Amino acid sequence: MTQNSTSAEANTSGRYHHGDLRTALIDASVELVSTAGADGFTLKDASRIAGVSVAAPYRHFSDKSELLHEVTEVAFSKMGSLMRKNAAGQELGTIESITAMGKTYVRFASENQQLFRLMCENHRGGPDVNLEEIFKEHASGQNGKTLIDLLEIKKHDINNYALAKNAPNKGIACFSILLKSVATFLDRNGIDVQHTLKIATPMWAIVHGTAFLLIDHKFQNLTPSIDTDDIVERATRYFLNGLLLEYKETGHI
Amino acid sequence: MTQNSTSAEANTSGRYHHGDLRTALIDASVELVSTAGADGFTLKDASRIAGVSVAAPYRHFSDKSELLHEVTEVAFSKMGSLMRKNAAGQELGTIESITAMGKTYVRFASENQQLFRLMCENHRGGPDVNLEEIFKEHASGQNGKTLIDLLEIKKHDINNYALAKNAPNKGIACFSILLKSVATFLDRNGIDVQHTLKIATPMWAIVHGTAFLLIDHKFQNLTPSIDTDDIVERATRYFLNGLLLEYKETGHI
DNA sequence: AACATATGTAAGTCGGACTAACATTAAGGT
DNA sequence: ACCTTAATGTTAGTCCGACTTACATATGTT
Repeated sequence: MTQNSTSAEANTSGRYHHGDLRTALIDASVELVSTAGADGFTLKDASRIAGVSVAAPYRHFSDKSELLHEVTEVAFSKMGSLMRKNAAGQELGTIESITAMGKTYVRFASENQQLFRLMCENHRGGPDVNLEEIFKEHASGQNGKTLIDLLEIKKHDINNYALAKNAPNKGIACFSILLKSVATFLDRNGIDVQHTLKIATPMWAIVHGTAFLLIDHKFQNLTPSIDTDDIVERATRYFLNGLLLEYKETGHI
Repeated sequence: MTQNSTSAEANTSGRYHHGDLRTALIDASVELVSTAGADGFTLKDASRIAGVSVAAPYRHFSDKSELLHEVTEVAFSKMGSLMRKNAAGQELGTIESITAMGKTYVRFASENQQLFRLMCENHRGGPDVNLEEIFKEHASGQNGKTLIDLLEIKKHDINNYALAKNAPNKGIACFSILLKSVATFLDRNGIDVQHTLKIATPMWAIVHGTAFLLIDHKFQNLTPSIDTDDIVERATRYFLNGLLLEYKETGHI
């Protein structure tokens, strides 16, 4: 066959037009960023791999950062499916499931260091996530939907948004998984779900910090050696138990 | 006076030799990195500010990254003195003092975003911090020194090391402040200080994650809006209370 | 077939890191 | 004072990579 076997491959057939250069460039860039990092990444390398001249990418991306943004979206999709797969096998809202989610986050960062860095730095303003509004809607109870229903709807809105032109941030889809999990945890323990964000953000900080300290080698010279799974497990468990204790004693958050 | 008023200023006097170009370049670079970030930083700009040609820096630094490493050291010193000043006004080893330290960490990151990024990325292997060894020495009790004495000695060693040729990392000096604080907390609550590192690293992760999520604008589109002081306070309090609870119930860490 | 549009190339500009050859100054020994 | 030497600066380049302009080729609509 004279056609490329997949549309995203390099232009090896000698044809003047590539066929799907845009996809080929994104694929090549994901690989290049993964190994060399966003700093070491050059359009020249991506062009060479795709088998086109260095000027060709500018027919598909306004500049280098546009291409890197596409790489970011791919990375967030990758992380999102990992987290959804992980969440699917768990009973929602338990300390164990939340811990497992955190470990998944850190493991993704560890196994995709350069992509993870890019995901964090390369932030573009995303859709608003207005928990206040969504929980008010739930509290009113007029639509008969459960909390989880509403979160699913919200998630759906987010996904739609993410498919729109210049989709800014699939990262929110990952965050919504954590939100749902924390909301369920609070609900199970009789705590007002209004406080979801107040609890979810510190938990995010725990795994995010662990991930960055790990990939920036900050644990490298410490003895006894550091186990990041232990950090996530310990921090999550202490944090949630401390929360429950304080709620039991004071009756509020 | 024909001399520069400080040795680190730009070479405005028209003299062929600058006087203290090395220091002038570091000073200029700290400013430039602070505003434009390490990515936006150019040797050209630094040279222009110092009033010398673009080739001059190579008489003092082997390359750009050497100069950036000096900037990193300055940044760590800055953060270290902030944390020491903060710790000086506190009773060591209380939840309040540990919380205050965390807030200082996040505030520094927020007010020195680009420097903080550089400090984290620009890691070079530092001196080993062998807590196992130091706590064994303390447990043997043969030298009659208190735990805090030993940590002070260790800190002194670290500082000496940091003054040596190619001093790799003043960051460890910051970390040692946290270590001492956590060790004191554990000791006060009857917990074996052997576990200091197991407790200190998750606490570091909490503030480190909070700092990065903040400066990477990950809290930007959330409602209700996020207060990072509240995150640090809440996470620290829940974490330490959860730890104490579990220790009380199980008798071990 | 003719045209418009999409997608590619070639050849150049520009900025910034780095280098080689040369110039100036500071410091110290005689 | 004078000469030598090392330290520290300059000039004028190279190299690399992002980006642009003008031109070439393919595609698909009529």
